Amino acid sequence: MSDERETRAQADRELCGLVNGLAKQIEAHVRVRAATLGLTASQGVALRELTGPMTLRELAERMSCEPSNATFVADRLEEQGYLERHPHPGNRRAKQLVLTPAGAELRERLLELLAEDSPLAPLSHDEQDALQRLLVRAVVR
Amino acid sequence: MSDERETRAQADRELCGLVNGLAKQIEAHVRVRAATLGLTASQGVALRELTGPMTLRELAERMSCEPSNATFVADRLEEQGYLERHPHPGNRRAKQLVLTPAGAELRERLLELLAEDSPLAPLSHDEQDALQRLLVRAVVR
DNA sequence: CTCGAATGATTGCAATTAGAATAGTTCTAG
DNA sequence: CTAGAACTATTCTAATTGCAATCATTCGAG
Repeated sequence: MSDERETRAQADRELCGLVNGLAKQIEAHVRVRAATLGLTASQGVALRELTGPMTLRELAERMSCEPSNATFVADRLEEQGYLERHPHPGNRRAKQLVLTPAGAELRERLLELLAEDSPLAPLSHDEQDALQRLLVRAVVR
Repeated sequence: MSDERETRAQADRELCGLVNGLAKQIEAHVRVRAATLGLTASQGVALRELTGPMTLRELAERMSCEPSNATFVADRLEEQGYLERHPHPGNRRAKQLVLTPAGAELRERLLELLAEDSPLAPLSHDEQDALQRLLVRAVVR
């Protein structure tokens, strides 16, 4: 009985390690692809997540990082001419991050690179769907 | 057809975000629990992974970080008296990291804390097993 | 209204992390 | 043997990241 609980706790820890390992693997994958475009890993993630105009806080949430970090990354992308901060319609506190034409084009190229040899490729489509469902259930509270 | 591929690529990106999000969530969970014991998040992860005597490289791999970082974390744990570097029997290059009695006791307390409200708790045991299998298949190359 | 709490972004700072270079050790081809 | 490649740990440095504080704006109770 107590063995059962102990085994369960051990499995939980292993699972944590696996999730962390896969996350690092994905980050490394992004890092090398982004580097070929002159971007850092974080910039790559930001570009990947910028599916459309969004607020800085929204970007931070999608990147799972602090807003201050998103500010830093947005600064860099802005310096490089890939991103602009527009005033947000309807909320003067917020700013709307929007890709420039150059940024949009760069994003397309990055997405093509990221699609090659994805760390998730070893999984079949069905398995990826199953993983997606499990993660959604785990992440959403 | 091309739509199908596009949808697939999009799902892949979403999946990357989910994995990253869950990893950050787990790290945050470790961070708060470790903090109550006077440890940083990395120290917590290190302690969690130190299931027994192991080499520094092995610890780095289990933590999914660079060896230089593992050195840094081991230094801290050693300063605090939780860890010792022993000469590795049979390989003079390597060092065997081994927990002191205080370290072993601290590890037990940490594991108890980590078992409470695990970010993976929303998943049933069966779901956790399924997740484990999927992650193993994805991580192992 | 209006005042205090909450929100969005930014800044400064401290801590963590990765990456390259280095030193010592082990392995292996010849 | 032995010279060179590979491996283990460490150090140093630069870059990334999180956290607390701040400013401007918005929301909400009374």
